Amino acid sequence: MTPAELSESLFALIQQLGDRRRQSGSETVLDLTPSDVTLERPRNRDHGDWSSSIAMKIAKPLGSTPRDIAAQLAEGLEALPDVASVEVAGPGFINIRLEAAAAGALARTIVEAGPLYGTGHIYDGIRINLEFVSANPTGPIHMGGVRWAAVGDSLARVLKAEGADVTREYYFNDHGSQIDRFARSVLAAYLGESTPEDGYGGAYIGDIADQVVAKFDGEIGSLARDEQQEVFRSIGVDLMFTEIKEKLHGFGVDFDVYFHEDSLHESGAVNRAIERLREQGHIFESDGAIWLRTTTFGDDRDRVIIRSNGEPAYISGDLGYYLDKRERGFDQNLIMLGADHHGYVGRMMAMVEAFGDVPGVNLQILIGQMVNLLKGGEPVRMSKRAGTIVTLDDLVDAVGVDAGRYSLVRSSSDSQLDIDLDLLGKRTNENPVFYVQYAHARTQSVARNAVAAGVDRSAFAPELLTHDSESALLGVLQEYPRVVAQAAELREPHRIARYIEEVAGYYHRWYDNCRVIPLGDEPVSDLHRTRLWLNDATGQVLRNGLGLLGVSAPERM
RNA sequence: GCCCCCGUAGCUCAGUGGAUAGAGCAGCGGCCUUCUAAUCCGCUUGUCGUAGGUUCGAUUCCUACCGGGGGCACCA
Repeated sequence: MTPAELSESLFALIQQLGDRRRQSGSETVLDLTPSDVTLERPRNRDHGDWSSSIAMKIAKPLGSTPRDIAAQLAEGLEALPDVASVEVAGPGFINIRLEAAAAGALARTIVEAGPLYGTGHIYDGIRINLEFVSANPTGPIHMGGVRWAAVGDSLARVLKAEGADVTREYYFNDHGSQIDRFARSVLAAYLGESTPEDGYGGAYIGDIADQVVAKFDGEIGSLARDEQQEVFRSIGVDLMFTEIKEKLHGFGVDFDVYFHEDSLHESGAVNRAIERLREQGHIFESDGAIWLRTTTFGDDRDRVIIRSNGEPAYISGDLGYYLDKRERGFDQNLIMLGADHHGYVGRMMAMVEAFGDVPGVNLQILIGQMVNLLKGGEPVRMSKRAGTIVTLDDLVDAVGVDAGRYSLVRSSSDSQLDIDLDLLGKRTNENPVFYVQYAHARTQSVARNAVAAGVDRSAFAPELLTHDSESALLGVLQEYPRVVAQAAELREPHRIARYIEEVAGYYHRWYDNCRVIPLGDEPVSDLHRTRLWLNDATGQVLRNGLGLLGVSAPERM
């Protein structure tokens, strides 16, 4: 019996209570849907396999006390075939214990579902565009961007697991004055001049200059200065694109679409967007500039979209870009941004509304807090211009892809993340990823040894899984689909990480208590065979969970 | 001044209305001739920032304040 079936039964019982009350002449309004009748897995195992607090919520409309309602519902639940016992506790909690066979059946269900266990249908048929990282092509990917790479990719996997048709998208800001600064910086390095005042000063700038010279088909020295700068711009930006893509690929993150801001300006998409908004009456001119009246939609000020010198302001790219995504037919557009960009949210949502769409539905902006770098406990300020940056490579070199991704995706994006550079290299076994991976490797090791010892899955007798550590393990395995669904709806992949850590803990404890392989001369029994199912089911859940995080599930460690 | 995030054990953090608030790390003490000791078991620590409010019930929701971080351009 699944929790869904159990809560349906509970809902039906509640309806009966209401009906009985109405028949006896009382005015009873029970505004309840099946989804209101939730079951929780109690923290305290003594409280049973499942628990419901519904009696406290419906006591008032039913004109009775919570404990009385709970007692009536308990009686009905007890009559269900898979329910072993029901008790009423505290102010009116209903604690339900299932028959071992009913709970244990899950092991087989998981093994047979395989990689599909935990997937759902929340976003079946929904097209979602997920834009993340989108770091400017003026330098290597640094730690700020890497967090979104890990979290964004994992979120994409989670949304897919719930049926969404997900497009991972990277927006390259290859237009505007920052690119000019980048080009002038590389040119200066080539000419042996000092870094321009507003330019980028990192050591990588010199490397790029060398690479551009090697790549350019011709003699750069013979060109005029503005022609040289153009060469360094176009080839230099291309080099950065290539490097960024390669590094992300090495981190297990690949995008379906790399979108170039430049293309919006070239294709006229920006102008089309402005025209559209002008027709809607949201455009005005002032001080020689062209503005979008975002205050109509709650922004704190109106925004310049074409500057008085004729250059498009940054937001004009966003207008064209949003319109483009819209025309590509996405039902939901998600953008992940760092906290230093949270000021965009108001104007972006205003823009969405100006186009006639619904903010928060057609466009959702996920703000993640910054990564703090520490060195020996002291904060290190990252700056591309000063050249003090810590890159994706530095992280991977220090701890590897798995531990790196895991440590970034493990905490909520709402929290700032501290990464101590000195600790990265040394205390890697502090990373819980190894705890989880070890648990998975252990399931595989047990499965291998089981074959050698003559234990196979030829029998499945779930009623034999009666040990406390077995019902606890089964209880947590059962939660996996709900965890995935919640991670998808809340856009919080860290929940997957926390969950598989919990699974690993229950597994290790079970391993310590319950043997899959007979000890000594003991004959192979159905209990051993059934435990092998549970072992394999746990391995499957750990594998599925790690897969959603983009972390490998090793066969042995 | 306005906006966003955070404040929970010594440290790093989980916990979007439920029962006695949890985990890892750190500390102390136990288990390896038997499926992997990167495991497991035991001990120890809390004004859930403060004050009100809503609720049968608040770490969770609302308000104010305090503390930390980030943001408030015709820059991107």
